[in-house]
Amino acid sequence: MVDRPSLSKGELEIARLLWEIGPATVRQAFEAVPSSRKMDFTTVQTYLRRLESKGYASSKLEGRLRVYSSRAKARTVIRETVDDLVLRLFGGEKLPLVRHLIEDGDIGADELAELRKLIAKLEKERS
Amino acid sequence: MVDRPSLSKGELEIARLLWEIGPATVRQAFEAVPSSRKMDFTTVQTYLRRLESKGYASSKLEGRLRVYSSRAKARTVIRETVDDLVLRLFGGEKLPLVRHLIEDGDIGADELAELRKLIAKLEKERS
DNA sequence: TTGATCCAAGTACATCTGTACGTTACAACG
DNA sequence: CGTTGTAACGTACAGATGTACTTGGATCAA
Repeated sequence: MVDRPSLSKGELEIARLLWEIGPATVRQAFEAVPSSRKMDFTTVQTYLRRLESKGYASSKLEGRLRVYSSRAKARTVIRETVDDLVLRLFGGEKLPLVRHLIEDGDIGADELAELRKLIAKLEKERS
Repeated sequence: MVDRPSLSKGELEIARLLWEIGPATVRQAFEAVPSSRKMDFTTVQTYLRRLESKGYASSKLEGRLRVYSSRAKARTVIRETVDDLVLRLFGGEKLPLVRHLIEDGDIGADELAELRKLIAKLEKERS
């Protein structure tokens, strides 16, 4: 369990892109940024550099292009990030967050049904 | 809907205390900080000041004590904070976060049961 | 071959964050 | 009244963050 500095909000966005699209050049990452987000090319570049310096990504030159790959598993980073939030916002209790999400988070009917099934499955597995 | 600068992680912790214990002096807030957290008295004071300057709290002097009160509803701040996280970490999809929480978040059996009931209730309400 | 493009890398910089120290001033104690 | 503990308040300050411009080299189209 390497101990890395945690990611800032902006860095998180770019980290997510790397998980989604896999190894990518700055341009590819930049193009994967939702256009609504309007983030400068060089800003993406900076985030990628910072991801690397924090140990969340690695890069290598391929020809004259630098290709960045994620080094940290999405699941791990998500867990760390969510745990931190839960700690600060709910004193460590996860349930209130789940409750918030399904009560105030416009979860649709089909998603609710999906959750119902997921819970049933988990409960079965555990008994 | 006032538009306030968002809260930093540390500020969030203190904002939560204000919701929990209600209006409080710096000392009261300080004493409500979990001892495991080990945060200096004046650090708490700074956070309270910043909460006020960002519009999340108000304060008034009572005698020579300054009493801070939350100005923003917990639910609102939680929604904003969680929405922001969901946006950055899951591209705006809430369900994956819920899934993460119940699959990877050591939710206990009784909590699962509680969720099951909550979902049932919501599904009933909606039909 | 020359100008337009594209990229990596370096640099910039205001603001925010985390964390706290120092100073001043009152209030209660003796 | 002087001493001492507590408060408020101003100030500090390094490092993180968000966001980007600039420079210099490589490449491609004409």
